[in-house]
Amino acid sequence: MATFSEENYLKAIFHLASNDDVTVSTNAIAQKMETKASSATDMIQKLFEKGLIDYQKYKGVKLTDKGRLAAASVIRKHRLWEVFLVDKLRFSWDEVHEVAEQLEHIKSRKLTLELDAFLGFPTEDPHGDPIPDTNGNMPASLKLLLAKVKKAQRCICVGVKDSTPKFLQYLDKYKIALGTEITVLSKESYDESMAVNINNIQRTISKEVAHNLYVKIS
Amino acid sequence: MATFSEENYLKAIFHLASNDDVTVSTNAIAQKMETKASSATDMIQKLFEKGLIDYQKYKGVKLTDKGRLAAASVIRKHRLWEVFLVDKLRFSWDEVHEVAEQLEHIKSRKLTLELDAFLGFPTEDPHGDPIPDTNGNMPASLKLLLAKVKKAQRCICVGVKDSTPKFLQYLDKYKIALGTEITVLSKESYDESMAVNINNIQRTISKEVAHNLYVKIS
DNA sequence: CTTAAAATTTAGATAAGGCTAAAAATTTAT
DNA sequence: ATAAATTTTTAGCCTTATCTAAATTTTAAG
Repeated sequence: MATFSEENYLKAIFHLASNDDVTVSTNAIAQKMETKASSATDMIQKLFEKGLIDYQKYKGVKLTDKGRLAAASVIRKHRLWEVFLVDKLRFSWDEVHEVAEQLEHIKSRKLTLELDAFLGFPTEDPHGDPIPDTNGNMPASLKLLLAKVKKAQRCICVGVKDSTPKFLQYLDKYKIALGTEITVLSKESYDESMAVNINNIQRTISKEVAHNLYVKIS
Repeated sequence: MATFSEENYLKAIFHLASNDDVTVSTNAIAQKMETKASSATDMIQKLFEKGLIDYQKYKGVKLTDKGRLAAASVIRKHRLWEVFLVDKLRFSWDEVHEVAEQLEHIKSRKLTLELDAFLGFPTEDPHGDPIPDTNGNMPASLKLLLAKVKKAQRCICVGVKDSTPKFLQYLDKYKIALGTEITVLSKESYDESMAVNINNIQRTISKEVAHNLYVKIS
């Protein structure tokens, strides 16, 4: 059984490698974990001894199949709990992450299974991120950044890239939520801003916002 | 913020003192925590420094108001999660404890509040034990041991004293569950066994079982 | 191709929680 | 009342996850 800390490192490595076969550097891990490189090295050696990562001194790190499954399991639990908090309790977008960070470490095969069924086998969390299945497979995500959407296309807001409370509060303020329909009216090449229609109101979206909002073409 | 370990010790002390003003010995705490007296002493000193217990060397321990509230909060969360597991997910009596031991340590005021509301503000957990309110007050329990029930009285099964899987499985086997109605037909003074009626079937209940089953007179 | 900078690892410390063994205080029993 | 037994505490050590500082390896620049 992995400790909380081991699970958090595995999750960090999984996210940094973004599914791929890339090797992840000690520094990148340390930064993600908000700790020092020496601490990361210590944990890397521990995860290596447990067979959860491949590792060669100075050469970076890659998840093994076992490690990838462990990481996906934690992410699965995190995202299922987020769905629970939003769908069943009255949590909003910007409130779920912190609690899910705690709930993701609960160890009970039955709990995860039953929770999944109770929620109706969801495939995405409230931020539009896919929920890995029991075998650690991630459904492919269809979402893209609003900034990539072409003129005259309609799309639906499905998630955020920046999930800081500050950005989520901005979205709340302008009534942009999961499921909100956005139509791109025009794009301004000078500052990369875009004119959009949201709930029949025309608005200008800055480059910063357009690069942090995920949508699905509808 | 208390650590998991601190919370577990507070809970142990709360249960050993059973609400009362009794002082609890180091040995009793160590035994409940399945650890050594020396470890208990270490933790006692830590809890004392945090103002959670009153303590004098060699003289035992008593919860302060602050400590009692902290302990009740953990017990509240434990029992709310047990209700969740049984009412909303498909957990049975003997499966909830282990998972609730983990869930009780999740720190989020909002989560506890919303969970309570989602469950319809329950006052008892699936074993018939009362759920402390937000202020740490325990509703008085009306339950008593089946062994105390008089001849010809009818009662309803509301909980167990012995919550080991072994006993809970015995109950499942004989179709005794929360809410099952039991009528005492006669009591045998020789071996303290009792004849009872359960679901229109007459059965003999041993002293051991009668002393481990809680009921409410109906 | 050598050296300076950057990245990574090692060494040694700390704090939390636990253990064993030994010392000290309190109880119990004679 | 005092010796024996029990309880509790102290002292010293271990593990996990962190840190700082120093050493080492890799990378990049000239």
